This record gives sequence, C-alpha cells and structure tokens, in this order.
Amino acid sequence: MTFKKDESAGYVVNRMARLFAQNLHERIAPLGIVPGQFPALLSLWEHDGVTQKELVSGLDIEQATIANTLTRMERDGLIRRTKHPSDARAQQIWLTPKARRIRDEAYAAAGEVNAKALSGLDERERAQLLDYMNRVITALHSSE
Amino acid sequence: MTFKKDESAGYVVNRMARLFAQNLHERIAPLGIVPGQFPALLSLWEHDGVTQKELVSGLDIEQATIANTLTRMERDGLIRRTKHPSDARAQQIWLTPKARRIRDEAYAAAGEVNAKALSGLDERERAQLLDYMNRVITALHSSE
DNA sequence: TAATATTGCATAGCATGCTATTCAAGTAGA
DNA sequence: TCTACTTGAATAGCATGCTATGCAATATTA
Repeated sequence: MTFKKDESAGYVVNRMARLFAQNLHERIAPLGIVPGQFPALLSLWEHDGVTQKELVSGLDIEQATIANTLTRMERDGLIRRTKHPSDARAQQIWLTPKARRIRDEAYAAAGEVNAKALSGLDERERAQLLDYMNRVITALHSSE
Repeated sequence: MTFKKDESAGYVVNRMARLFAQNLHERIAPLGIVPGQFPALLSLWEHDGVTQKELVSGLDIEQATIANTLTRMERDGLIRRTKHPSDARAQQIWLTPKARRIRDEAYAAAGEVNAKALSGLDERERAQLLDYMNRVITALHSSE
C-alpha cells in the first residue's frame, strides 16, 4: 500500500473526530440532546439571554450553522427566543428549564467520553496531545 | 469560564478535523474533487475494478456513506460502474482517465495540507501526535 | 427444490457543517 | 430626510456522515 492511513494526519484526525462524535452521540442521546448542540449549550449554560451574534462570537462555528442548530434546539425544547429590547433584528436566546436540568449529566457524559478517549494515555501524554492539537489548529488557521 | 475549549479533547478534535477538511477542500477544489472523495480515491488509485463491498472493507466509513459518495463521484466523472461478471447484485468500480490524471496533484495537495498542519511540530512531536491519536482511536473503538 | 437466510447495494431521513444569498432593520452621510 | 451602507438572522443549496430499512439476487437448508 502506497498510502498508509494511520500515518496520514488528515485521515487520522477525521477518523478520531467521527469516533468522538459517535461516542458522544450514544452517550447523550438519553438526555435528549445531540453533539452539535453541545457548543451552544456549553456557552448558554454559562450565560444565556445573549443574541445569536454574541453566541456565534464565542464559538468557532459559522453563523448559518448556529442558526440551524438553534432552530433544532428550539424544536427540541432546549431554548426559547425572545425579542431583543432595543434591536428588532436581534433576539435573545434563553435556556429552558429542561436544558438547565440536564446540564450536570451532560457535563458528566462529555467527561466520560473524554476519559475513555484518553484512557490509553498518561497525564503527560494527554497534555502533550492537547498542546500538539492546539498547535495544529493554529497552523491550519493561518491563510498561507 | 467553567469550560475551557482548548482543554477539552472533544472540542479540539472536532475543530481540528473541520480545519483539515476546509483546508483540503480549498486546496483540491481546482482538481474537481472534494474531501469526502479522498478515501475512495486513495483506495481506487491503488486498485480499482473492485466491488463496493471490497472498497468499503478497506475504509472506516459506513456502506451507506460510500454508496452516496460513489454516486457523486460518478456524477462528477471520476468513476464508472460495470456489472460484476458473476454476481448480479454487485458492480465493479473503475476510475476514469480524469480521476487517474489528477492522482499526483491530489497526493501533492494532501501532502501540503498535512505539512501545513504539522508545520509547528518537529519530527519527534509529529510522530508522537500520530501515535497518541491512533491510541485515542483504539480507545474510542472499544465498546465499553 | 421450496422456503429461508444472507448479502450487495440503494434509499430515506436526519444532523452537522460550509458558502452564498436574501431580507428586514438599523446607522450614517449627503 | 432620503439614500446608501451595514448588520442580525434566516434561508438555499450542497457535502459528509450516520442509522435504519428496502429490495433483489444469491446461498443455504430442510
């Protein structure tokens, strides 16, 4: 074989991301949430009542993607949206009691998936992995 | 902030995978291919005329996903499908001359994206990163 | 050989992500 | 103030990925 999958960073990264998502999906499905909602939930659990623009600014996800995710979250009873008091274009996004109730369990679920993922690495290796991945992100983020 | 994005493996992995895909997308778009076609192309460049089942068996992607990708690849003039000589359920998948022609450039493009991604790491760190990621994949693959 | 099980592939339906575009509402400038 | 620019969010259209299901062809077994 000319091309070895487990030696290509792109291949491995893609595979790892899909496995993370699948594991998380399975683990949080009983809570009534899905992986794509996690970033928004993490942000809103810390501070809700924000506009979509404010929410987007804290996440590395495109506005259009968030807009669709929020629509599904509203459908699923996780958020409500109210008119912004001073800007008719904007809205404020609020968590429902349901979304607040699952917070601790969701954190625990994410923690378990992370723990499982990292179970084959010791403390030093885990720190190195995160460091390396953050460096890759920085490199890929540059435009040249 | 209770939750730090760059300290959560799941978050970082997801972000890294999306950046890889975006970079690759941009780089290979001129060749008339997209990232999702890469796994199938890599396999077919090495050995075509295989059935869908054989192709799937070498990739870590679900059969349904491959089936849809192959449909788009046929639409885009990258593959042709012929009847299997001895099994009417199966087909043989062949690369078109167009797909063969872009092989070297596609390899080069993927190599460049990998190089850019890893540009902030030295040789030892790159090897460690791949090793760690492969261990994460192994851990996530187990069912407990 | 007829009934049953398996297999190869396609399809349905959904989530997540992207870019590009639209549209209404707000802001600024002539 | 009227026009033009900007901005907040929604929508369109697409790719990639998944699970579940359907369907026809093949294989097995009673």
